[in-house]
Amino acid sequence: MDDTADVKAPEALAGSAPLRRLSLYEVVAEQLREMVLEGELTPGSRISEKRLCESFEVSRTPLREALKVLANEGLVELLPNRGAKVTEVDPREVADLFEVMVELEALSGHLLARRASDAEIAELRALHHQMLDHYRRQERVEYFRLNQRIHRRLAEISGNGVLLELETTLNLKITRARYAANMKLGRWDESAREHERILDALERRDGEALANAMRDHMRYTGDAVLEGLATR
Amino acid sequence: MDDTADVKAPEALAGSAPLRRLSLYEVVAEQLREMVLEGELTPGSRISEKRLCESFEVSRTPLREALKVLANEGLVELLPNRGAKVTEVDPREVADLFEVMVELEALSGHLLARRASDAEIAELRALHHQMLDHYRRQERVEYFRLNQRIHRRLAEISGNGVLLELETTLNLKITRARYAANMKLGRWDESAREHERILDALERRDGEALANAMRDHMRYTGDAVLEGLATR
DNA sequence: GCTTTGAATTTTGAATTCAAAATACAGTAT
DNA sequence: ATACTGTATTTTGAATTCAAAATTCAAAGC
Repeated sequence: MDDTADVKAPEALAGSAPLRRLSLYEVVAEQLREMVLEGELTPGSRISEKRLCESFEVSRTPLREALKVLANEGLVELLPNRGAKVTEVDPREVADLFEVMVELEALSGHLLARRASDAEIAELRALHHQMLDHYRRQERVEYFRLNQRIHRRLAEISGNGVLLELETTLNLKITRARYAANMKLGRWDESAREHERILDALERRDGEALANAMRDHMRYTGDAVLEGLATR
Repeated sequence: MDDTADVKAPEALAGSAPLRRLSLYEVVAEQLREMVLEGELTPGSRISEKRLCESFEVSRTPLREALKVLANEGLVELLPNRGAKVTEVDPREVADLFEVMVELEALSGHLLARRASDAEIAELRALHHQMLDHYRRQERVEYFRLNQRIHRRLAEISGNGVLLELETTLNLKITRARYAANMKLGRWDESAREHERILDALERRDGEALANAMRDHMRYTGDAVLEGLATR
């Protein structure tokens, strides 16, 4: 038996992305991001570089680079000469976040109605049905994951790279706010109905209706999250 | 005479921001940003860490940290194991950029009509007049600077921090596109008229009209930039 | 008892060093 | 002449080291 641990299988040549080996700081950033999102690192808490280095088993250099990335995403704050701290979840900022996201979703809707191909619409419909299956079986985690995937596909199919990137970044903070509000899964039924409305409008290619459906969906989500944050 | 070079004067205590001494990487990032924006570092060109370190007279550590920041802003790309390169100005991406900015401006407009105080509106009107003075005197640089300042104030007064931050970041790329299109100053007269329309709507607190005015202004700017990029 | 002062310690900022990967290049074979 | 291979050089990635700043904490002064 071969003991060289991870020989990379030669990639399938198809449409696979560049697929570069990740730098250490990227791995660390990804882990950190998850820890912050899920509240494993408590909002407001100071981050000790030393402790984190030990737990990740890397030196301070890649950790500090990772922190810079997270800082740009707004998940941590860097205080000169006093290290980093996990950004607090500020309801006021979360409200601002949704105020913006609502409009980005509306833009997505307009673009989607114009640009989505029939095949893409069918794909979304399929994902939607899959999600409904999870809903019926009460499989929360899978439901949530598919939900996220659908939203990501919607943003992708909008065909605007800048929009996709913005929604991705802002969605990080929203996810964090959901965790903080303890409702990472909530609103099953309303959410499912809203998705139905979105799919319908998309299939009719009614830009205005689609924009409104997506706008409302984001608005309701925002209201729920803010409600959750208020009653903590 | 005292030869300790830069003794810091004790700050005015007033509303001055935290006012921390900048880390080296922040200084470097700021310089790099400017160099990229103004095209001093040619789009597409590889960045030699060594050369830049020498010209900035810093070690590689802060330079690499700065590059990570710029990468997150989309001004440079980091290719693992092969350094950084200045991001190309891709007309397609610039178009996407404006498509998003147009909607963000519209949102700003709606918020402004609701939230701007009378004093703030007066302040904007004053800035506008100042700008017109520069216009009449054909003082391009000052005109441009005030133009930027007005837009920033508009975003600030919108009262949505997320929106302000997004507009600031996206504006970096727009500025770069303008330079690339060789029109960092262009469109004096139309622009001045559009600003007039914006101020009018704001003073009437007509949210819809204001949103449209700002939307159109951004749209025209985008068209001009894209036109400039096309005919290079 | 409370605040202040000033070392000792810890933590961060930045330079340096070492290792690994990529690039450039010369020589060889076809 | 061109393509290939192996080696030298350069460049990047990450750890380590050194210096500067902040924090801790105990003792002194009020």
